[in-house]
Amino acid sequence: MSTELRELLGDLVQANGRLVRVAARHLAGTRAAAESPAVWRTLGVLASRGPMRVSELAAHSRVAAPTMTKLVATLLERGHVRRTSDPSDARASTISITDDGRAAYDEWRGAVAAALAPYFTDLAPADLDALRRTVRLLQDRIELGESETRTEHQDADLEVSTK
Amino acid sequence: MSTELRELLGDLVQANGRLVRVAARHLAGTRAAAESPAVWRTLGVLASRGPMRVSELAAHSRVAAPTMTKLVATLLERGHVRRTSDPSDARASTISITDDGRAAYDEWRGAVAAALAPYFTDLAPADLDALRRTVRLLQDRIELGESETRTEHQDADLEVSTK
DNA sequence: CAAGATACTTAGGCATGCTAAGTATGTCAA
DNA sequence: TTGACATACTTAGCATGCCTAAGTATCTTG
Repeated sequence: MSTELRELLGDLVQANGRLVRVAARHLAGTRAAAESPAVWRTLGVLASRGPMRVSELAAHSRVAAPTMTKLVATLLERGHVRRTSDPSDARASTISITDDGRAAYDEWRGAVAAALAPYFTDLAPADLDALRRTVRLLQDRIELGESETRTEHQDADLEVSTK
Repeated sequence: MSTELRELLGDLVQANGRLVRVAARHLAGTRAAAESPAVWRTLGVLASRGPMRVSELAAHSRVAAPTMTKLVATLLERGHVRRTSDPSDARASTISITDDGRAAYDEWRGAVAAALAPYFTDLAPADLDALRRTVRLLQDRIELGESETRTEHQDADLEVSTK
């Protein structure tokens, strides 16, 4: 493991922290700020990976299960997600994003982009390339693999048409 | 403003959120987790920019002044920073990082790097380049300029379609 | 020297996260 | 069949992190 990579990762996390704070402060007062980061992270998972159970959602979103329970409750209140009981397991339920949730998520992304864009004007093509490549890299590496969703013993989760 | 840049910024913030969560969960239980992100962000500012007042620290760290007051109180308790009264202004005081604080900060960075490193093995040289370039880019763009310690930033047009 | 500006702190409130400890429900083996 | 254990999720309770509003000192100035 190169020393440089370690340095970079430390710097990356530090820079990320600031970036998030910058966005948060710019968003203050806008509708996008009404909900909070955890909410958007959760909606993002649902938007990109489709409906899933609370436990899976927690794993993908990298929070503890009880935390996700609360987030889901909030999202339900706002009408951003829908909960469907699972016919095959009365303990569980499937959470899916609603059109409203998707719209709110898109709006948030737009607001964040608008807030940060002024800081990234005049990007050299090479910088833009690097940014693009890094974003994809992060997405690839941090994404939760299919196998590690949980104790994976779900037999072929074939589209049960719950929606 | 290219549409692609906006997309990228949205994705970047989203990816960052997950990255931070991944690191947080890996760090759970370690000494590095004893303190929290805001604390490290603050120490990072002090480590890289030197001693400064509470208000400047708040501006650099992108939080409201009262928030920084609390953070400083925490850091003082832990012995990570030192507070010196300003002879020229009895209202203000200067905060500086202690050796202890610097050591703790370095340790945290090491812990974060160690936690995330496994996700970034086998990086293609081009990916490493992109990562390096992006980290520097973020640092440059988000860094608070000497002039703008105070709150005055171009608010751009925004227009977030808040309807 | 009184009025207003500043630097910071105190108060109060909400959101995120966690662990521990439930409550149902499901599974399996005797 | 049934009792023990595993699971899926929820409830409770606690510790930050952050914010706005409202102080409290302490400058600065007309």
